[in-house]
Amino acid sequence: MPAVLNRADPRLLDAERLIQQRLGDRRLDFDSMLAVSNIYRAATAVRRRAEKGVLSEFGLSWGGFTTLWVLWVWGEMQTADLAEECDLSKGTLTGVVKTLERRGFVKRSQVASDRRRVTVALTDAGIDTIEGLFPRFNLYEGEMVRELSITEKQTLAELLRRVIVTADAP
Amino acid sequence: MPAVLNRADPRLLDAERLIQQRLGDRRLDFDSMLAVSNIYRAATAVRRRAEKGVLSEFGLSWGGFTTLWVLWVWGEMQTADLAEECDLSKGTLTGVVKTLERRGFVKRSQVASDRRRVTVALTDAGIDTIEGLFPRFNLYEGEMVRELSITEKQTLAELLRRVIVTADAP
DNA sequence: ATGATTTCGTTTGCTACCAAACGGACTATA
DNA sequence: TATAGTCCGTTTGGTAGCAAACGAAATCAT
Repeated sequence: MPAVLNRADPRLLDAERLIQQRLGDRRLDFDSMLAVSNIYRAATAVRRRAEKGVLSEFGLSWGGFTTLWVLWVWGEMQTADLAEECDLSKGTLTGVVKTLERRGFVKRSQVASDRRRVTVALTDAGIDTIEGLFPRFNLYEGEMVRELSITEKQTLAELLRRVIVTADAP
Repeated sequence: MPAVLNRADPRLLDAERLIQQRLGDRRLDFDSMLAVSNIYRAATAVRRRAEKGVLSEFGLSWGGFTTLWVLWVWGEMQTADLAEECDLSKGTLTGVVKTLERRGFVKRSQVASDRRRVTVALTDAGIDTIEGLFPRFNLYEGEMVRELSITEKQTLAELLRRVIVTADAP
C-alpha cells in the first residue's frame, strides 16, 4: 500500500525485505498485496484527478457526477434503485441528492401510490450539465488510460470485473 | 460507472445503446470508460470488504491500517513523509493520527531540532496490533484476487501502475 | 380490522478526506 | 538583529461515506 511499492528503484526490494523481516517466518503473498494496493491507489489517483479537473468546473463530486450520469442514462428513478446503481448506501444517496438538488440539477417527487417512496429526476439544468460534461469526462477517462492499448484496457476491465464479483459476493 | 455496465446480461448492450443515444453523434470511448469505472468500483468493493471484515475487528479504517502498516515497515517518521507515503493530504493525516493516538496505537513526539516538526511512531500496542493484523490482511488480499492466476495478478498490478503514473503526473 | 412486522427515505453520529486559512517556528537578506 | 518570507502541522469548513436509529407508511397475520 505505500507509495514506495511502486517505485522502480531499489527501495522496492528494501520494502519487500523489510516486510518479510517484520513478518518473520509467516509467508507473504506479495503478488496479491501489490494487486490490491494498486487497485486502491489507482482509484484514488483517478478520482482526485477527475475532481480537480473536469468535475470541479461543474461543481460536482465523483458521486454527484455518477448520480447525474445514471439519471441521464436511465431516466427518473426511485431512490433505492438509484442508490444501488450508484453503489452508494441509501443514507449517502440522500445527502448526494440533497446537494444536487441544492445546485438545481435534480428534483424529487413523491410517488402517489406509495407515499414512502421518492423518485429523483434531472432538471433541465441537470440535463444541460451532464450533456456538456459527459463528453469531457469520457475524454478524461481516455487520458487516464492513454498508456494502455485497447486490448490492455479490456484486459484491465475484465480482471477488475472478476475482483469486483469476488469482493461483492456475500 | 453504474453497476449495470458489468452485468453479463442484455442490459449492458441496452446501456451502451442508451448512452450512445444520449450522446447523439459524439463518439464514445467505451473501453476507457469501462476500465476507469471498474478501477473505482473494485477499489470501493475491496475497501468495504476489508473494513467490514478484518479491519473492523481491530477498530481500524483503511487509512488507519495503511498508516500503521507504513510505520511498522519504515519505523518512526515525520508527519510530512508519513502523509506522502500513505497518499493522504497533511490535513487528513492529522485526523488519522489523532484517531490512532486515541486508540493507543501511535504516539507523537516533537522534534527537538525543529519545533515545527512532529514524528509519529507505533506504541507497543500498535506493534502488537499490526503484527496480529497484517498476516490476516494479507490473507484477505489473497481472497480478493483469488480468481486471478499469479500472472494475472502481476498483469493487473502492472496495468494499474501505468494508470497511477499517468493520473499522478502533474 | 387491528396489532405486529416490514419496508421506505431521512436523520444522526461518526470517521475520512480535501483545500485553504492559520499561527508558530525556522531562514535569508539586509 | 530585524524583518520579510517560507515552511511546518493543525484547524476549519465543506462534502462524502457508512451503520444504525427513526418515523411514517404499507403489508401481514390473526
